[in-house]
Order: sequence, then structure tokens, then C-alpha cells
Amino acid sequence: MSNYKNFIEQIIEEDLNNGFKRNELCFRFPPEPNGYLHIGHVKAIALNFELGKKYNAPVNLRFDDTNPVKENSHFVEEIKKNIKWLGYKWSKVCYASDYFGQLYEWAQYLILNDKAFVDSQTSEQIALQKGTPTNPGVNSPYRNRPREESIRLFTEMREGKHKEGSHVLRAKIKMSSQNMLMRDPVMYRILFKDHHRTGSNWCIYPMYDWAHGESDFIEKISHSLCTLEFKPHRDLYEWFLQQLPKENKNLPKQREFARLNMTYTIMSKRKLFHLIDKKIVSSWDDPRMPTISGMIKRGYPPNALINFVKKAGVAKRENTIDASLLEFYVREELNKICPRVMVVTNEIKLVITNYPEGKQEKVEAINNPEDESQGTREMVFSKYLYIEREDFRETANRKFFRLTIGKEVRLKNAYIIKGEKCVKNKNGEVIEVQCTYDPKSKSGSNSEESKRKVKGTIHWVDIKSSAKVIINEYERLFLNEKPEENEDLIKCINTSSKKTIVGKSEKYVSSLKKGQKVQFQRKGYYIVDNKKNGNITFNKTVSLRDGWRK
RNA sequence: UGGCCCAUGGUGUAACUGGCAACACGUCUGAUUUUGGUUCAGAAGAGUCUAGGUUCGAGCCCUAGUGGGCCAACCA
Repeated sequence: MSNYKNFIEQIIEEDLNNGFKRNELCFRFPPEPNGYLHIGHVKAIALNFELGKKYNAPVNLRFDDTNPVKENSHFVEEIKKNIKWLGYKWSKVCYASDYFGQLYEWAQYLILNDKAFVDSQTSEQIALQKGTPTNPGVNSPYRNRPREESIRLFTEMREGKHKEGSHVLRAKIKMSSQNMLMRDPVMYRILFKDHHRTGSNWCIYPMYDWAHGESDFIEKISHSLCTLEFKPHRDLYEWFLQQLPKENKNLPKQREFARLNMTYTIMSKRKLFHLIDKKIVSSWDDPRMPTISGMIKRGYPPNALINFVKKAGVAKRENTIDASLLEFYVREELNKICPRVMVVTNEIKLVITNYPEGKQEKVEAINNPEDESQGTREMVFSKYLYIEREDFRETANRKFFRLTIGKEVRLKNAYIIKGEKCVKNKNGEVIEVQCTYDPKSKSGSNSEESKRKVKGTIHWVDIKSSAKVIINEYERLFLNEKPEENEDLIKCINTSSKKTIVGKSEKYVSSLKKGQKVQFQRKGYYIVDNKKNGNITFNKTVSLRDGWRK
């Protein structure tokens, strides 16, 4: 990391220079537990937790659980798991719902100070009075209701004596404000809905604006960072804090940064939910989803996500970052850690005509050229092998480095072979390739021949000892670079974003455990998704970079 | 029609309190390579939305315009 500071860090440095105490810095990541976290959240997570690390300040994980209609504890648990998986440690887990009591008391205090009132109109009436960005709103007829009456009604609301929608508590600010959010915003609504933590204790729930800043205040958050669309909320955030009964202490400061968008995907939870609902993907953790859980299943390593969002930076302009940058960091990380194995996915039989029938020998293979400590393994070699169908052409131009008739190529970790002829079926399709091998060219044998250079190297698998592997191959979920800009999201869907194929692998592969990430040599990175009744299934993470143009 | 925010190569971010635009990805060469991977060397690509202004000097400051985003849930 260089020592340049993003604008948030600059704000913090400035506050520090102006006398803000370093040990009073405190941050928070405040998800609403109404869905899974996605790559956009990773940006917010990394921003807050990295600030915590940098300034040695606490970072709370706070669940913004003020709307029981959409939230549940399953989401809470998944969010916790995801953050742990990223490697971050929160200082404490908090819940806005922990503060319902305090919030209620403060709300009463506002009523008593003539800063809030109970409105008994319908939401439609209230909406009508709100005005528009260009026209001021008008006061509610209940705005000057005596505070004693508001207190009484508010108490009754809390006691469950009123129906949903019959009353709300509103802040008394200014109906002619240019900021729509300041036009007497709703603070509480009645909701007869059990909350995943408070059960049926409450039937009135605070709105985001009322709960958020106050929660920050309670937790002594110094810098409350959120995305740009909350900018207009800042006035309200500050107004609410000003109304609290308190000595003049440090008040939390809300600052806004641009959310992360990425090409070929969507970030809206509502739309992601739609994909699940319409069965376009299997669930929140489908490997094609931009969710953390999806990326885990896809085989993306945590560091790749973190390096990616760090590189994406923190600024205030709308952005759509290239998905290829994420893939770059995925490959960078995987290249370092993944053992290499050989898997043939679209096989064709290769017969080495001058290799003794029935003979079987062992060849040594390096597990990871980037990491010697991963050692070597043995592969079985024999007369009958599988190679990739696309690695053979009867004739080809000079740009084709692979197997052709009359040309030599090396079988990775084994021998140099020369294409002799191919056998075709009635339809003219090649069903078998025959070749001869150079017995002295065995890899690692230290002979002159073993070091001979040939233009191409291909991977292979011994037929007899091979194992079957099932592979889920994924492509981008959307055809459109910016699907969210399109009217009809469904039209942008890549209908062939998932393909399941069967491949042949070297024997060693079947001993891999669930979650193990490997490189299929010359193909890409894959992760063991599961092992069921003797079948091993991989998810393709990402292809190797491929500079070859056909 | 109001208010607020934003505007730098294809993309994303830089450029310390003004001093002839940098980094990463991507693209393209070449070298190395028993992965057409990795690694290494190099190249192309913006004169900073437009027009004025301040200044010896502006991507940075000022004004106006243009373009984009956000704001009228009892969502967060």
C-alpha cells in the first residue's frame, strides 16, 4: 500500500489534526439482515475494518434490524460467517434492536420537547401532504396536537392498542424544507410482527433514520460511513442527534462514498432475490451470484475479494468496475496456492503404438511450480491415454502448437510423442489418434533427450487408472455489461451460464477433499464442490488467462 | 421546475497546501517457460466534459453551461 489517503482517510486525518482523540475513533459495519452480503458489501466491510486496523480502533458489526417484516436470524448468521471468512474480526456484535428501549425513551423525550408528534392520518394522506421536490409540503392537521395527547397515543401504540397504519410518530421539523427527508419524517410505525430477536415485545418499530444515528451515538461511533444515496439523510441524521438529551459530546459523523458496481452483474438485493425467486439461480450461494457465499462456492479466495475492493478504491463518483479486475486477483491468488492436476474434459483416445502393451510406469509431476514446498506426486503412464480433443488436429498452421500428424509435442511430465495417424468413424469424426513416443525423452530422466525442446506441451490422463469427475462450468450470468441499466433484466440473462460436463482425471484427483482448490493444468482453477456416492463434483472458478487466438 | 452530489486513457483509482497527468486491470509486442499459465522487458492509449475567469503557471481555485446520479416507502 502506498501512503496516499482516500477522501475518508483524509477526513479522519483532518479530525485528528483538529484535536479529535485517536483512541475515540470507532467504526461500524451495519448490514440489514434481510439477505446475503455481496461484493458491494465487501467494499464497505474492507473500508471499515481496514480503518480499524490502520488506527487500531474498534469496529462493530451492527445489524440494522428495525424492520421485522424482511429480516431473520438466518441472514444474521450467514453475514457473520461471511465476515469471518473474509478474515475480519469485529469488536462487538450489536443490534439496533438492542436499543429499542432507549430509542423509545428518547422518542418520548422528543415529544415532550415538542419535536415529535403522533399523526393519525393514513400513509396516503401523509404522502399527499409531503409535496414534491419543487413544491413544499403542508403541515399535518395533527401537527399541533397537545404533547400530552401525543404521549398518551404513543404509549398506547406501544401497548398494542392501535391497529397497524392507524398512527405514526413523526418528527416535527419543517414541511417546506428543500430536503424531502426533513418534511416531518416518520420515526415509528405500528407493526404487529414478531421480531427475530425481540419476539413480540414490540409492536412499534423505529425507522432507519431514527435508529441509525442514535445507534451510532450509543456505540460511540466516530465516523459512520455509508453509500452515496444516504447523502440527503445526513441532515436528518444530524438533526436527530441534536435533539438527544446529552452533554455536548462528540457526535458521530456520517460520510458517504460511492458504492461498488461491477460489469456483468447486479448488486440490488431485491433483484438478486428475484433471480432466486424465478429459479434463474439455485439460491443465494449459487456460484454465479455476486454474493460472498456464491463466490465461496465458486472458489474465489478471500484475499482476492479484499485485494479487489482495495484496488477499486473509495471515492464519490458513480463507477462500474471491470469484472476482469476481480478475476485478475482471483487468478493471482490461486496461482500461488493451487496444486496442479491433469483433467481432460472432452477426451479423445491416444494410442502410443510403439509403447509396450500392458506396461505401466510412474512419472513424477510437480504439484506447484510456484511453490516448491507442495512437492511432487506420481502419475500412471501407459500405452492408452486420453488427451483433449482440441489438442489434436490432423493438419494445422504454424500457429497451432499442439498435436498434428507428423509433428512432435510433449506429454507433460512424460514423453515426447509424434503424431502418426488418426482413426475416424463413419461420420468422419476422429475417434482415436495414434502416435509414437521417444523412449529416451522421459521427463526428469536427465538424458539429453529429456531436455529436448518441442513447441507444445499437452496434458493427458492414463485411461485405465483415470477417474470420472463432474464439472460445473460457469459463465457470466448476464450478457449485458450493465444489466441494471436495462429495462428488462430477464432479457439480459445468459441462458447458458451453467453447464455440467463429465471429465477424466488422473487418479489422485479423486482423493481431493471438499473445498479444495486446484488448477486443472492448462484449463483453469476449480474447487471441489462436493463428494457424493463416489462422485466428485467440481465448480469451475475461472479460466487460465489465454493468450492464444485461433 | 427545486435541492444536493459527481465529471481525469476502454475500466477503476492517483497527482501532497496550483508547477507541463501516474498506478492497476485490459489491449498489443518481444524474451523465458515441460501449463499458449507464471515471470520478465517494452509499447500503444487521456492533455483531465465545455466556455470564460484568477494566476508567471490550473486536472486542482472561481463563474456559467453541459452531462450523469440521488431525493417525494409507515424500506434500509
